[in-house]
Amino acid sequence: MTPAPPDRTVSNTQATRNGKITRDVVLATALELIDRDGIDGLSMRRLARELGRDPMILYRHAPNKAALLDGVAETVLAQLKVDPTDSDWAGQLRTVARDYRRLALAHPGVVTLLVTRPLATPLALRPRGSLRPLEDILALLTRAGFSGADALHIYRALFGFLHGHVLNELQELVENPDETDDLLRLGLHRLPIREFPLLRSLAPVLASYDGATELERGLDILLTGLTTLTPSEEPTSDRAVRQSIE
Amino acid sequence: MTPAPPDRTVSNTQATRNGKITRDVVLATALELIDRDGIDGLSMRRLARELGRDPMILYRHAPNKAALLDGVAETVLAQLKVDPTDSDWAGQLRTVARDYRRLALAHPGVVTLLVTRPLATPLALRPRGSLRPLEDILALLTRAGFSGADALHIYRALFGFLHGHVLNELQELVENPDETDDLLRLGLHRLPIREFPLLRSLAPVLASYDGATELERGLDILLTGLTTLTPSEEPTSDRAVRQSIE
DNA sequence: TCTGTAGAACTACAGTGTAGACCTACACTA
DNA sequence: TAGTGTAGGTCTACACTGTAGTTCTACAGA
Repeated sequence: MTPAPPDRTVSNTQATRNGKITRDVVLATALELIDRDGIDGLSMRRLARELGRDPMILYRHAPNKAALLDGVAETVLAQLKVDPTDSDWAGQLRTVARDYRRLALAHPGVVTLLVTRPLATPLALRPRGSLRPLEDILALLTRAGFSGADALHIYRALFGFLHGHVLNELQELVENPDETDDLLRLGLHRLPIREFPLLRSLAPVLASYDGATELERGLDILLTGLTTLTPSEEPTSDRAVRQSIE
Repeated sequence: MTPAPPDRTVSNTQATRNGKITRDVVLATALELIDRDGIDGLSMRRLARELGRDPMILYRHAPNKAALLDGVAETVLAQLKVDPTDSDWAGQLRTVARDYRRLALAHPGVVTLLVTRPLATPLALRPRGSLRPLEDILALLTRAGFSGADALHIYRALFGFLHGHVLNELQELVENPDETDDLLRLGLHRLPIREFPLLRSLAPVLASYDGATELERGLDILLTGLTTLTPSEEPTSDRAVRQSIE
């Protein structure tokens, strides 16, 4: 917006970055931009303007825009730390889930990327940082005594659930926060009563959505379900497995 | 591609539509285009070319491109029929889930829209057809004896799971189907062994992914979890639950 | 001094969504 | 019968997009 000052000294304004433009800087700035204006707010030209550089430098750090978006998703997902040595695998999965939710809420604009980009990229071609959590969770579950197949299955179940959950939670946006009446606040009064009686009647329930406990309830179902329906867990070999790997 | 023949008689070629351009025709053609070329293959100009008309007619049936995409998502989602009178609520949810999966696989390009568009549109402003399944499922569960809050909770859990599942399943694309070796076929050999030993070792498991049974297993977990953790269910419908889970 | 190279910038092109004016044919009213 | 509104369709134009191709610049090593 503001024209870049023709100052040759070091300045830390956003418009004019002084140092070299590295891949990390590009991705971090892209993330900032997405957080501020949403994914549609990110164009190569806008990102370049934010960096105070010509748009074409970006192609020195990513072959195209899609790859750049993958990079952004990767930097976010790479913040998801998994401890494969945790002996309480279910507890560890819980913390991972909470972390994932936290990340999603911190970067709502990136969630679209997180759930969408993998559809366009086969697993093996995905950025390494995006595969790290997968490998680590496999390690965690293998040490806990699960077979590889079961570990993979649990991973899929967990992240399927997580994707579903954050998508659910992020669409619980209140349209008109000032209004006191739940029906009006959610704009549900626009729906014809005869066609949507139940939905309209649930205005107060919709208004009191609580993502955190919703997540926990879902995890309760998932984890108990997994332990009862996945028989191959061997509690006794827990220690032996850990020793043999370490 | 082929120039439109200056024929004034009725012709049913795709390039030159004869009749009036209705909203339904627009959305149906958009869906065809997405199915053929993916979402990125759909632009207002391409869609108009497909219809043999000027791009600007489209704005007579949708205020902008986003609304048009919402319309496409709506036409797909509206195919999801729910029978609220079914006394076996869990069984009905199962069929809905299977139908949803079938739709997603039939229109993979639309899945992005299905999971993504709601993030940009508050519930009350969504196209009516998209809200129909929600209302009907609420009706189904209310008749089964659930409170409104629990019904909503179950709906959320189900569709959260479904979104997660189809996203999972659609990314299980085989990169190089000709190759006989699973490792090569999935391209996993590109991953460094030291960093991703477990993931690489799971090539055969990854290759034998079966979405249908994965869905059923997930539904097993979800439905049993819901019935045991949601206390307000009436004991009479207990039998139905047990049956549907078998 | 010459040359190679890495970083950055400029130009250009085909394509995008869409505002605004216009044109045409028909329905209906005066 | 003339007049008017209106729905369907078109044309032009604008600001913007991603990116291929080329060129400029500064510095490292020979």
